[in-house]
Amino acid sequence: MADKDCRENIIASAVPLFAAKGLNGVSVRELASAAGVNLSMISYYFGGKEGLYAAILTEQFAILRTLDEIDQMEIDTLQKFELYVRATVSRYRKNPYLLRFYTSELTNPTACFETIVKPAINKVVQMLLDNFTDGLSHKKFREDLDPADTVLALAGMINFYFLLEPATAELVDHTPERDEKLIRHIMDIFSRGILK
Amino acid sequence: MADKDCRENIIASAVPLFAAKGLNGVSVRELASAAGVNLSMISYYFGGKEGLYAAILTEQFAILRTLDEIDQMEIDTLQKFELYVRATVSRYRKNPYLLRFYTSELTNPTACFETIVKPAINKVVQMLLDNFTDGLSHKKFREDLDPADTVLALAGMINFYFLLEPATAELVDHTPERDEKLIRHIMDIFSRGILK
DNA sequence: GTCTATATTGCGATAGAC
DNA sequence: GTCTATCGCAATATAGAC
Repeated sequence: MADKDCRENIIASAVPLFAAKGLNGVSVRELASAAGVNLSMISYYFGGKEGLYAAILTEQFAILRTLDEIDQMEIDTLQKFELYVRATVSRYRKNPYLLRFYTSELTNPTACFETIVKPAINKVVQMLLDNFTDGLSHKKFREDLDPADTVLALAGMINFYFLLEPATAELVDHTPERDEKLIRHIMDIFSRGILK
Repeated sequence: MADKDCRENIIASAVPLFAAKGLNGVSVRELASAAGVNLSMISYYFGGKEGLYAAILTEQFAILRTLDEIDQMEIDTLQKFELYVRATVSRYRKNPYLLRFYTSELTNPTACFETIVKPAINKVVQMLLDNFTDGLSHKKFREDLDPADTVLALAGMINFYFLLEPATAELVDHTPERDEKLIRHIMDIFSRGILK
């Protein structure tokens, strides 16, 4: 197998395994077997299991940079919140494993939490806070709102919907076809809740 | 050490370990050492590490029965939603490990997910759905609201706040002193969002 | 009930041949 | 780069003494 093929191949087959079982739940042998390569290849390319895990997390959280584009747009603050929600849904649909890494690290942090995950989360929350402050200075939102509580409420509505999916599949329709309705529903509750 | 003391002692010292590192992240030796007992005691009392984990999960999720009391109260549906939020905050404050087990099982499920965690979550969601339907039949809420999206939005706002705590401690004040303000804030957004 | 000692398995990592 | 073979260690679990 060629250099890059092998490396990418290992990552591609490791992602669902780490996402489903966490760093400690997967063995090097299992990872190698899933990729169809010799187990020594994981040390060769990534310096070990933890190196592979770190490489995957870096890759997963790089997608968060999409949010920079939203941040720099010259649009209404409420529209920016909606774009955040849309981007979040879009990311989770394109990458079904991202949320797992997110919550796995939040709940059972590894060494990657401080270096990769926490900075990524802080960046998103900070962006949302800045946007809220901006809207408040333009007198768009009610003055008695707490900025942190408000943006975490919005983030919670959309993220929790996906987090609960494994438990509520029979009770709630989680198909992508309903995403548009879900987004409008959340933005509807949110805007009625915060607008003057 | 007496029977019950030892058993309870093992559980008490295992809870924070399992909560922080997950089932696979903790060894029997570590558990025994933390409890100050011989490692063979874990097999003796619980039949092994997984048995101890299952016993802990059962205990943790038993607290959810508090919600039955709320369900049977003869009060306004919106008040019931508020009591759910208050009970959730109260549970997380009384038991700082519950949410970890919750999300750890949602993200990296063990054998306990289907038997213990999923039924517990479904029960809560079903209770919220019933309450919403009840309010809708009394024409209290807007008719165009989707029941599932609505109750998951409420649950998401309060649960996500606690889930993000390890990442946003420097950015957001998560002290219990602010809980009352947080609850009123969430209920404020929620009720403006769903009331007619 | 609690200990020591140990059986057994699986782990992550690497040396060295090719 | 990729393989086999293996080292050294830690894992869970239990047998058997007390």
